Amino acid sequence: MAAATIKDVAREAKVSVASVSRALNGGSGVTAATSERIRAAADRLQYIPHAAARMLITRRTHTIGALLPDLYGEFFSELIRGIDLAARARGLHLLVSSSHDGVEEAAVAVRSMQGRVDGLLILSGRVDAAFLRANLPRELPVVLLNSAVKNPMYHVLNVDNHAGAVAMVAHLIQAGHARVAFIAGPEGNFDARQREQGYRAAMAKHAPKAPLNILAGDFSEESGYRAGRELLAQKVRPRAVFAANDMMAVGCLTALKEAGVRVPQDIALAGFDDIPIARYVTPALSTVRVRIVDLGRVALEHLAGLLEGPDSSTASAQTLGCEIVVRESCGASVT
Amino acid sequence: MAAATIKDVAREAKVSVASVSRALNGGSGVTAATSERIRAAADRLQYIPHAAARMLITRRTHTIGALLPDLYGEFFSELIRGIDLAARARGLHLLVSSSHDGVEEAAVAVRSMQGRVDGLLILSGRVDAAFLRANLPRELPVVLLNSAVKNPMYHVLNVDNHAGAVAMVAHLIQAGHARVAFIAGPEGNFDARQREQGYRAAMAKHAPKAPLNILAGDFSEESGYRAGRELLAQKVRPRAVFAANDMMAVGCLTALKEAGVRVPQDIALAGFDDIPIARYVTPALSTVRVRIVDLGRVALEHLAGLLEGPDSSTASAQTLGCEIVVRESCGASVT
DNA sequence: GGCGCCAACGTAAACGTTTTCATGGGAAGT
DNA sequence: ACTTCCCATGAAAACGTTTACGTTGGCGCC
Repeated sequence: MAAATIKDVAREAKVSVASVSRALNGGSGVTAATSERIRAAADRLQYIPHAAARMLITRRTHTIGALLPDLYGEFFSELIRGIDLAARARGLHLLVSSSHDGVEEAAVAVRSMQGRVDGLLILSGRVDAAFLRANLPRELPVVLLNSAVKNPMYHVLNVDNHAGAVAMVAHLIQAGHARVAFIAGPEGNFDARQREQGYRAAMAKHAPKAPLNILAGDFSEESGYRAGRELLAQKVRPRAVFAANDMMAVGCLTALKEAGVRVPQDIALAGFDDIPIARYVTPALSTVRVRIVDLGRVALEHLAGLLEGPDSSTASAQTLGCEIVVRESCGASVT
Repeated sequence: MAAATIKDVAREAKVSVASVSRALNGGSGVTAATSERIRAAADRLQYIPHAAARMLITRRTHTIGALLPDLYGEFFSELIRGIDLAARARGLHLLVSSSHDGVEEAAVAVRSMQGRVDGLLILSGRVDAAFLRANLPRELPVVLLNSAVKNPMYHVLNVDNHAGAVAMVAHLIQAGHARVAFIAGPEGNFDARQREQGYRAAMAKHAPKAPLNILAGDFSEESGYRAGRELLAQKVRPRAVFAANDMMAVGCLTALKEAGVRVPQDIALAGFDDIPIARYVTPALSTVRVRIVDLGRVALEHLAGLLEGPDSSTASAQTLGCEIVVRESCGASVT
């Protein structure tokens, strides 16, 4: 016994298939009485409309695709959680394609999603306007996350890295550590660049006389460790270190500890991201938190808005705030 | 200019739609020359077959669904990564529905996936055979992960919690700590129960004279802390503690440290899962690692096997090994 | 009472594929 | 040279919906 089709329901309820469709979808154009009869019949047969048939005629899949790079634990799961919850609330399905690092990989992924999704959520450092033009039909709604794309044709949702970095650096300075050093992220990375600019801006504003002190890093723990060693070798050591992400802060912390430098008494330390580990290192790491669940949720809601009325007036760029979380490593909380 | 259809390609290549279909799919039943001409035409028009139309006639979606509970960071991302990579390797898409905790929620999720997927991957403590019978068509291939379902009708893939626990307890005992205590997981949890049984088995085998010492816990850090305090209050303290997961081990570690008990010199400690934090606490936590990426990969491959030949002889139950990773907290490695 | 209108309902086309079946033509076998 | 067979190809049905359009009947209005 194969799955029941709309014809079976029609026969069972003694109406035409058109009426069944109307009763189950719009509800208009059909008497309350017959509608009830149809519903009953559908229940009895455990009728579930064939998704593909509906997609074919409707040209709506009720599915959105998420294209994600190779992401680390917490961030990935929180992001998906946010997207998924918001999608479910809207009756949308979620087609995931993760762990893309190469551009070419991403290209085949989006192409293979063609026709299976109504819209796309893309988080990827490598994707730019040219890529989108080349690989996507112009009419497919897309929302870019954490993207450097400036073109107002494309909708982007960014974390306010700049403001977060400014807030943290300002906090460090106000805690009395004017000489703040910065451990930068990887060259091409958009987040990393914004955080660095935030550092520069905050220094210029709150400690204009203090020297800028920027060390190279690539977001890895090891690069943080190296930066820590470098920094210890400097003639005049900084009073505080702000790392562009938590992993580097952890690496740097290791270097400082090894050298017998006390954190935060000798050098204060702060990171960015608030990964779970931040809470567990000693001393607990001060950092900047971005509510990743919200990032996913807002992104999906933005996209859903585009689906309903592409011509609508939804702003093409949006920014998501972040908050600094003060723990022990920055030497401000008196515990 | 709407997307090109198979008819457009047919016209462009001056053949019938049937030939286009044959050339692009099987390749058989069509001359190499015409096939080439068709391919060229398809390329020129940037033809991408309409997925829904194909699903409708083929009754294959080339998509598998993943139903997941509210999972914590690392585990979730690794699992998805494994599933996703294996799926992509097979040309399958991945429809994700996560963060389900209630049974009812899960039920509507699987129902809404009806017809959109060729098979289902389910990880959930709450799902049992009755649920599956009630909510899924009998012919839909399903693979259960970490499930207590024993019914050979359903395919399940479990982590070998038992063996992992046995190995770790044996290791602790052989390191000279015969009196090993165990912090248990939540009551109904399948993994937790298996780990406890592993503890019991290993104790019975390697330290039959030592007393069993089992403390309550619920996988949370706080419950680990409470268990640690409890354990310190015991008249004769254990020489080692094996927690059913890492979070509890971390909580317990905090309790021990607070009491001035040295780890591992006074009491050795071990956990289960190898979450990232395990590496970063002091002393670094010995634990049992399960290769979660493999879990996802193997599960998907199993499911893919079912799709190809449901009648095939693939075993209905499978088990994935795990390995103990020795760090400082168990006092065995001489660093 | 006839006329027109509207609501409820049915009929059939359309969506874009795959696949079965029919048809043709050319090569091979006698 | 005629038959036989096979292989490439085309025509058309089928998949399960939605929806534009037609048809019916009842009701109000003149």
